[in-house]
Amino acid sequence: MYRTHTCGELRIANVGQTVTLSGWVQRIRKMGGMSFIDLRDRYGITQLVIDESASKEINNQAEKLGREYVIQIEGEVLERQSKNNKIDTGDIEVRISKLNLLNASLTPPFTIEDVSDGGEDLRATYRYLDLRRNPLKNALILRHKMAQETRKYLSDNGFLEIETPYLISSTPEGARDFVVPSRMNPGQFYALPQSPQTLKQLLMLAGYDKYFQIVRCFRDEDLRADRQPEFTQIDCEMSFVEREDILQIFEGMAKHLFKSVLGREFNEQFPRMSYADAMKYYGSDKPDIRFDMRIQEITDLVKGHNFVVFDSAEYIGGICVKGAASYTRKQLDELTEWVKRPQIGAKGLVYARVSEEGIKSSVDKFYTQETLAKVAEAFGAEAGDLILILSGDKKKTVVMLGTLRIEMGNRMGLRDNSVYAPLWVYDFPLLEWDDETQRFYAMHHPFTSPKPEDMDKFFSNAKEDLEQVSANAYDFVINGTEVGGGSIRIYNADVQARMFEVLGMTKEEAERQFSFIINAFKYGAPPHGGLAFGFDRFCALFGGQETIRDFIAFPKNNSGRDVMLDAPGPIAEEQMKELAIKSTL
RNA sequence: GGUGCGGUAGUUCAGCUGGUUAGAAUACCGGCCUGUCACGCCGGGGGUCGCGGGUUCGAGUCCCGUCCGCACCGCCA
Repeated sequence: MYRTHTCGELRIANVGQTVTLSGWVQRIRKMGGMSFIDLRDRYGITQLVIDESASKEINNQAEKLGREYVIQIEGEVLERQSKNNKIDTGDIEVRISKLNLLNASLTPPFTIEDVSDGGEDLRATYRYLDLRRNPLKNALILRHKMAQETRKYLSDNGFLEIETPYLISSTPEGARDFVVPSRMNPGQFYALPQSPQTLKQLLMLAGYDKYFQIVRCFRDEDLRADRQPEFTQIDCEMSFVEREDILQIFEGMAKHLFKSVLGREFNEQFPRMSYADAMKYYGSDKPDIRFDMRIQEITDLVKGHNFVVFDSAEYIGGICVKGAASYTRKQLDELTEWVKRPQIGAKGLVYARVSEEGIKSSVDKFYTQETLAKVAEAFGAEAGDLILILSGDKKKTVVMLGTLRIEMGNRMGLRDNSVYAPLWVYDFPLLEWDDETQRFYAMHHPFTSPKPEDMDKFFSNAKEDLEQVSANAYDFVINGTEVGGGSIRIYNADVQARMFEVLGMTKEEAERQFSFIINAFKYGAPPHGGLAFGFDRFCALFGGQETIRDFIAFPKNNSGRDVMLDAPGPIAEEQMKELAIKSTL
């Protein structure tokens, strides 16, 4: 038997017992006549002691130990002379009577401590060592709890967990597909699912009216801190439901997770906001509503006062930063440079400091105190506030203001990771026009239903009508992060065919790529809808982190590489031949 | 595809306007230490300054190219 207890288990009540422990050597402290060894496993750290009573053999063996050696020991549990209240096992220690070296270890390339000295790249290369550290261990434990509680809630609510295939067919809409060559069908390829979207809809058609799956999805697009090429979704779908039914059941799921995993209660209904309001007031379709600082349009107030920048602008708007009037000229200049970076793309920044004495702005020569006072009033600004104004093309400027708002929220310390502000956003446009390709794209995906009241417009051929069609879609947002999204689906074959037509597909193209679902809809498809949560993001958010990497055991780096496996890599000429792929070497 | 920041000891970093033998901390190795728990004290080893080219009497430092990492924009229905 390798162990009678784990390294996180022993307490004062165990004093006097003889126990066997196995684990990794975290650290050795030699004090001359005696030594302490911190023995670590997944459950914690137990201090081992070697004192004057130890045999020569044990002393000799202990002499050879190093960091990360794997050992098994037997010994008596003792009450410590000097206790350590920082760890759960801090009241006791184990005096070694037998020591068995199970395996030696090289010196690790970085320290395996809560705060490691290793950089990201190095730790990624030795991911199996990094995973020994508490922060990563706790992240994976959190993820496990999230998955368990998700299954519990959905299962208790009548959902069936059903698996769908990973080897499916490629479709041109949406993200780039990862493809897998088929040996038995030379020259042909499977695609890995970007999501099990159509498959879960077919499960609805088959009568499995409440489905879920915690499922891997694949998208061959560039990575971000919160985007991996393979990621996990809590994928859900229900039949005979309207939007409200879905919001209710999944708001319930989010509340269950908040409570069971974080111990937080949300008694009120989550706030809801239309896409139009989200863009207007927050410059984003995923507003962070932990803080207010809403965008205010002031076009009518300031246009026509001979300030050419504003007079030539379609839109003028800004945000009011509470208590930031103390910003120095230097800070404002720096902020101006910040908004002018290509990532934001603003031409400049107008500011106004509000004080008891009046308003001091960067455009004082164009505006009277009276006008400026009206502007301040529009923002609800008080003495001590700072107003930041951008102008230009309406659509772009609002988004820039949204980015500036988030930045100011960060700078003013308003984005506290221990605060959670959930939000539903709905009534998205169904379609987006792309000038470059001169066609519409589905904003969500091509299976999203138009809102019933917009069905006439959807069948209209006028571009203006189509632009105005609302989607019966909704996103779930927490703290400015899109955590989930879904929609009521199209379940009528004619409407689905019309969607493919609007997206510029010929009947033949639609038939070739989507015949399975168009045909299926002819066999009694129930009304249905659903949503999917980004599981990795959900976990990261609960763990108070921006990056999802730490919540995935073996993630990819910024370039989509697994630096531990050194994947992707070339394959052997033999394999290429089998797959009928011509070598590029 | 683009923008920004970075690449110097095992590791994390410092290294100014170019100038002797490239430093610190930590890790590692050796010695001392009987209550440590970030133990302490003494000593030691450890460098292709990412790579290639250029400017110069002289390059870690300046210039060009390139590779790699991180963040972001594009992209992600």
